[in-house]
This record gives sequence, structure tokens and C-alpha cells, in this order.
Amino acid sequence: MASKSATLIEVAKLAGVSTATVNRVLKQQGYISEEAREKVLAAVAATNYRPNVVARNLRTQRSQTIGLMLTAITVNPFFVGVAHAVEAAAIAAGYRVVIFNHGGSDSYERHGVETFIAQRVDAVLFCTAANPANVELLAGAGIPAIEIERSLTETARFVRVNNYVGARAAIDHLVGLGHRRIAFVGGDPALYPQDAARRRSVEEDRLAAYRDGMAAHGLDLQADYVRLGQYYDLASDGSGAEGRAHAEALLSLPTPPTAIFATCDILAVGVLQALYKAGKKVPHDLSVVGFDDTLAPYLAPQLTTVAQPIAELGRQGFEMARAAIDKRDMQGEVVLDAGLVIRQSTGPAPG
Amino acid sequence: MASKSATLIEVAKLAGVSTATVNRVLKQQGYISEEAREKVLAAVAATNYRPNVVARNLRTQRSQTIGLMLTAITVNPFFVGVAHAVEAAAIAAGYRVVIFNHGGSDSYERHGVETFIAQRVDAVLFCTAANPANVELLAGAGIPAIEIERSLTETARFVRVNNYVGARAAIDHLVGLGHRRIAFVGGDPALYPQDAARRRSVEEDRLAAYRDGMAAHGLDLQADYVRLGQYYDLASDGSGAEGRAHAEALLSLPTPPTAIFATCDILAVGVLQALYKAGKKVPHDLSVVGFDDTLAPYLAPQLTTVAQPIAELGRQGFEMARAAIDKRDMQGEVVLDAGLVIRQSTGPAPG
DNA sequence: AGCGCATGTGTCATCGTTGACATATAGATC
DNA sequence: GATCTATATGTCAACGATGACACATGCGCT
Repeated sequence: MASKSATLIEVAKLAGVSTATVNRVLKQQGYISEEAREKVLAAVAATNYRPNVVARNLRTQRSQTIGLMLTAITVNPFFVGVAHAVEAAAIAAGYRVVIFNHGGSDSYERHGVETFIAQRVDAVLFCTAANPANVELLAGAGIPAIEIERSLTETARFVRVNNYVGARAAIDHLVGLGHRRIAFVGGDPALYPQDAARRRSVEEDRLAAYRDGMAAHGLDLQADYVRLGQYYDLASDGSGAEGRAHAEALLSLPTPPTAIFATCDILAVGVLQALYKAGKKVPHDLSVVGFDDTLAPYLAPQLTTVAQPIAELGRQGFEMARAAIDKRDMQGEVVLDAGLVIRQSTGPAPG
Repeated sequence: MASKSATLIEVAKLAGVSTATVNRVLKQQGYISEEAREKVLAAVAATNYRPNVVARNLRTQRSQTIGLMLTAITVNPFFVGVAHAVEAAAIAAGYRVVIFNHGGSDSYERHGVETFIAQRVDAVLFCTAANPANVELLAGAGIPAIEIERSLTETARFVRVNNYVGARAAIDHLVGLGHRRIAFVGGDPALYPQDAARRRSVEEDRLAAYRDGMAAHGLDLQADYVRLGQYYDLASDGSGAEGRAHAEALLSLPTPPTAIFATCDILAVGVLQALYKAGKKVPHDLSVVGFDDTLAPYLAPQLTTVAQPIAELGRQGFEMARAAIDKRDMQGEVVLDAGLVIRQSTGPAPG
């Protein structure tokens, strides 16, 4: 029918009142007579009026939009989970979310942040930032920034999981099953950006938990069993090549491990693929533990893994953003629990 | 520093020119003297000016935003791929994307569409709509709608893959490997919404290809081998329960099939899980083919599947939206090719 | 000199909503 | 009867960018 929505002015004209009255009726604030209310509501219905959010945002200097900067949503389902949780929380609170994937590129991330600023988003969540400078750009524009999972700045609020405790649970589980030759396949601290505040990074935390866990159980640390690198190639589609290579190397050692702790489910998938190819049965011949709990439903055998509370990370991230927008106080760092989920890929040590 | 970006007026004042001149410099249109250009550019840099997109959108009556209505991004990576492709194309063209997941709920989808209208998005893509009425709401607001993958209306432009040809390739491949007992595990046409224009639906196409393919090769159609239902439970996390149940039923038949064609990778994953649990080796004992090519990199064995050109679906969808926004003519329906990708889950028929 | 055209710049209404402010009436209180 | 308060409504200037329109100036041509 009408190819354009009516405006407030048209509604006011039709109802025979002023725009202020229409506004009061719609906002349910101030004094309105029953008669006026009815006329306005009738006019709203008759014209199929819908408020123009663009005009409102200009007038109120709020966009009711938050920016979400992701690393690569197609590569790791972790980002999908975060995006969905943020979106759900945002919609429930009357906000919109605009998503950007930087794919590891500084300059692309920068472009995204500039777009966010031009849009006057009310806050930006990073999961995770490619370059701290891009996070800090926002401060200059008066827009709060929140970091999820990995923090690169000293200033932005930050929500993450307790990587150390989660990783330690994986080691304890494997040791409890009788494993003594446990390999670690994970992210190399040197390859991933560090926290400006020198908090321990994701990679450092997980690796330290492995080392401490082994030592606590009186087990040797074998350099051969520690394999560090990337979690996945950002340019690819998360094909598991890194995990495959690590597992192949481990299998070709004179004394291969009986268990592999991969600190990302995508690495774990590569490990499973290599084991499948080598004819090893999981968990009969080798046990595998992952980290994140992002792919479990898709795998056979279903993966034992350290579960991140992904939905809660997203929700908390949004809450922090809201608090910052409303200028409410909130603690600068929130740490959530990560706990082991035992499924089918771990079993008693062979022999 | 400045907690607010400068406005055009402030830039103009600083540069000692009018706002029109600043505008001309920034838009690179009309006549500008070199001197004026330099003054303006200097003022822009000095004030760290960034155009206010909200104001621009109000003035130009364009939001440079498109809405993307998805079914459930956390359940099926197919939607992730589409979202990412749409986003990439949109950003390259200077558009933003706002995503909404209806999760199968009519009323939630309706709420999303109303939000899109209030935001004055320039177009909306559905992948896929829950209710045709929600798609048609947009026509009333003068906003073009495009359907991706599945069409429920007669009016919206539509991009999809050739499901019939893709499914037929899967059957031909299995027959070529010597399989004669081929089961079909797929979506029930009765459970999924139909096209108002009575084009053959996704489910009808894939099922027809199976039937025609079997007949073309002179193979019996066994009712036991055709298992129809949902692809996955929208409320869950795509855990493969449906596929597991189908595969277990098929394995318990007096004469089980030697190959299973599952018309969705998530169904195929469930099938693989059931086979794993039953101790069947893939592809030695049974071959499995999926559809979509969304999970291949995560699985062991890597899945032979009918690949949808997901990125191209998203790109084309965006192109259609753009054409509609610019009021350019474009064909109402675009059909892309779906082709088989042979990996590790199919092999010669046993025996 | 007079005209046309290319070049360069400024003015200002407009987009639709908001909310501070002004105004008006009726009833209550002193 | 004067003053105060609660109720009810209207006016209008923002918000910031855009671009149609008007107005210059200078050059070349007849």
C-alpha cells in the first residue's frame, strides 16, 4: 500500500493534535487525556505509523547500536556463539548489533572501527582485537570498548574465562585415567598478542596449567610432547591442518604419547583426523581432550573438552557495554569458570 | 581527547569556509579550488572529523543498512557462511548488515521485521523465512525483500541452488561405486513450508532426484530406505540426534543399506556418529554422502557431500538486494549449481 | 561592450523526532 | 478573589549533513 511509513507530523495532523501529544502518547509519559490518547492511537493504526529510528537517533544522540568486532566467524564456531549471545542480550535490551570480522588484519579492523565511529555506535565489543591501537581509537571518540576472551589494552573492560583452571582440569582428568605420557598441542604465546597490562595471556595460562599439572602429579615434562603454533589458519576455513601436523609428529616419536591435550577444539579435530588416518582408535589407543566446546556435537567420537561458557561470555560482554553506556560502575575484569565436559574421546590409558 | 567527534559546521568554521564547501571537498564533487581543499583537509585532520552517518541517513532517506533474517546461526554453519558472504559484499559496497535469528518463531521473526522497518533498512534478505506474511510486511513499507535458499512467497526475488541436480550427482556417484542399496535420509516435504508459487521445494527436489536417480539406474525403491523428518531440532544445538536415529533404524533392517545419502550435513553427522557407535567403518562398511558442505573440515573421515556455493548465495542475495534498492531490473529467480565434492566418506560397495 | 560559460563559493530549508518551554483551564486552598 | 497545583496541550529549536539554488568572478568570443 503506502510505500512509505507515515511520519509523526502526519499522525498528529490526522489525529488533530500536536506532535508533542502524539509523542507523549507513544512514549507513555506526561499527562494525556483519554480522548487524545484514543485519537492518536487510531491515527497511528490508520497510517500504519512506525517511528523513524534514524531521526530519533539523531535527535537523542544515541544509536542504540553496538559494534561487535570478531576475528573470523566462519573459521571458529566460538565466534558464532559469542555473536549470538551478544545479539540476544542486545535485542532484549532494545539494542542492535553490527558485526565486523577483521580476519586478523589490522587495517581491516581499523576500517571497521572507523565505520563504528561514523555510525556512532554506543559501544564496541572486541572478540578479539587484532591491534590494541584500534581499541584505543574508540576512546578518542568517547565510545566505550569491551574486550572478550583476550585483552590487549590496559583500559578496556574485559571478560574472560579462567583458562588456567580449565586447562588444569583437563590434565587432572587424563592423569586420573592413568595417562603418564600426555602431550600438549596449543597456541604459541609468542605468536599471539600479549596483554598490555601483562596479565597472563590465554596461551600462557593454558601452557602453565599443563606444566604445573604434570609437575603436581610427579610426571616428567618432555620437550617433544609440547607442540606450539597457531590454532588455525585465519585465511582458511578451519580445516584442522595444524592439528593434523602436530599429531602426525607426535605419532612418529619413538615413544608416542597416550593422550593429547589440544587447547582448541579445532586443533583437536585435526588431531582426530590424523589419528583416524593412522588407524588409531579413540579413546582405545589414544585419548584426546579439546578446549572451547564448540564442535562437540559434530564429531564422532564426541569430544571431551574444556567448555567455555560462551553464551555467558557474550551476555556479560554486553552487560559491561551497557554499564559503560549508562555510566554505571562495574568491575574492570570479570573471570568466568571453564569446566571439563567428559564425553567419548577420553578413556583409560592403554596397557 | 575530544570525547565527541566534530561536526561539519565546526570544520567549516575552522577552515573559514561554508559547510557546502566542506561537503564538496569530502564528496569530491563540484568545483573546489586547491586552496580551499587544503584548508578543509587540514581542518578535518585537526578536528578528527568523522561524518555522522545517522544525520546523513536521515537527510538522504537511506540507511545504507540491510537486514538479514536468519533461521538459527548457532545451529547450522550454513547460516554462518551466508551471513559472512552477505556481510563481506555489503561492506565492500558501503552497506552495513543487521542480523536477526528467528529460531523458527513466527512472532520473533515478525518482531525482527518490525525492527528492520523502524530502522528503515534499505532491503531485507531472508535465509530462510519462517512465515511468508512477515516477508510481505516489508512490501507494505516499501522495502524490497529477497529470499535465499527457500522461497515462501510469489513476489520476493529468490536465489537458490539446483537441489535436484546436486542430489542426483550424489546418487550417481554412489551407484558408480557399485552401491545398489542406497538409503535416503532427508527433510520431510510435509514438515517444511512450501513455495506459494508452487515451485518444487528443497525437500521435494532432493527426494525427486533420489527417486529418479534410482529408477534411472534400474534400482528398486524400497520404502524402508526412505527416512523423512526434520534436519535438526531448531531449539537444540545441532547435535545430530535425528541423523543418529535414522541410521540406527536403517542398521537394524534385515538388509541394511550399503550407502546413506543424508540431505544435510548435520543429518550426515548424526549418521556418522551412529555408525561409529555401531562399530561400522566408513567408507569400508558403509558410504555416507551429505549435503551443504558446511562441516567437512571438522569431520573424520572427511565427508563426501553436495556442496552448496554458500558464499555465492550470499553474494548473489546481496546483489539482488542492491539491484532492488537501485531499482535496476533483475531476474526474479537465480539458480546456482550445487556439485558433489568427493572426500573420504564414500568408497566401493562392500562385498 | 556584451554575452556565454566555466569555475568557485555561500545560504538555507529539509529529513523526522524529541523535549524544554510556554500556555491554558479547572479545581483546591487560603 | 487571589494564588497555587494538577492536568492537558501546543510551539519550536535543536540534532548534523545534504544539495538545490543563488550568486559571484574571470575568461573567451563576437
